[in-house]
Amino acid sequence: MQIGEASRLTGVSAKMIRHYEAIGLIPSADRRDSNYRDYGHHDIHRLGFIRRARDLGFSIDQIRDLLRLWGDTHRSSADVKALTQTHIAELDAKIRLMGEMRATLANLSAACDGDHRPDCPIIEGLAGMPHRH
Amino acid sequence: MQIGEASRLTGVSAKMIRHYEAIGLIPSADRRDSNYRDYGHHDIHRLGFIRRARDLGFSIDQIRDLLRLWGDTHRSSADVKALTQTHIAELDAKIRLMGEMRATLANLSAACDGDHRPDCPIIEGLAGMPHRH
DNA sequence: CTGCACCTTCCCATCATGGTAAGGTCAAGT
DNA sequence: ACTTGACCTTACCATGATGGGAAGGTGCAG
Repeated sequence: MQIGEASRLTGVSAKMIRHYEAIGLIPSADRRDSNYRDYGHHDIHRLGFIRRARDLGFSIDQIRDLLRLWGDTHRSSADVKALTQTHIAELDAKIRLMGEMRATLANLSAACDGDHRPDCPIIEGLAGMPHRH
Repeated sequence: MQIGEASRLTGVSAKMIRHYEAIGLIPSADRRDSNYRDYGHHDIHRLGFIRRARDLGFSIDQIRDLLRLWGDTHRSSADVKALTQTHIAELDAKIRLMGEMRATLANLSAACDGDHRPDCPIIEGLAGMPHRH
């Protein structure tokens, strides 16, 4: 099948399929006489795997590792679990950071009347809040 | 003062100070005879404002708006509050998305023995989890 | 006068993705 | 046979926020 159908089936844009080929995440696709790329269900399966890993927030490099582990019948499940735990820890760190930002903003916002007058604790906070490095 | 000291005082890298000038977030700095940029405490104040807004996750475009509101004595605090609420909503959306990823990953991970054997629900999930959407 | 810290501009890289331009391929309709 | 339109190809540029590095100028202290 052509790249467009592969894209429709997997939810990965044609643009990204070509990109994944360029960076070696997937092997070079077969070509028809027309020079069009040609995909089979093995390729679809691999792209689906990548798509789901992306949806779960894995980076390209992590997906590269996951694909290697997927194809390695002698891997231990501990390897996969370790990679996943690392990613969970990364997510936790980001979630925590954004939660702190949110809390600070909510505090400032709650102190702001939000009316027609110019006085605003949010702007004042930004203008003079002490550093915490 | 030179850009290095401005950087030290504000926690904004010299690289980024030049960048903010290039994109018009701050006015072009005065120059000494040496062509070195020269900063005063007004500039330091503005850079500190930017730094704190960045730390709270505001985008450059949002900071541009905040700086305009900061300088506008006739603004209403409602304008500032609205911008802040928009940003809080964006943060909430990201936090929720990452929380969903985290929960899915935690479920897969909990089902994985994490031992020497190759069987792994995480890999199996990625290889065949049905699409949702 | 030399060394060193600092500054300047310019270009390139990241990460994942999209846009666009210029052109080739193919099947269906006239 | 010819046109139309959908599809494909490569190649280049853009995003946002930041860093790296090269090549060269400035200024001060030893």
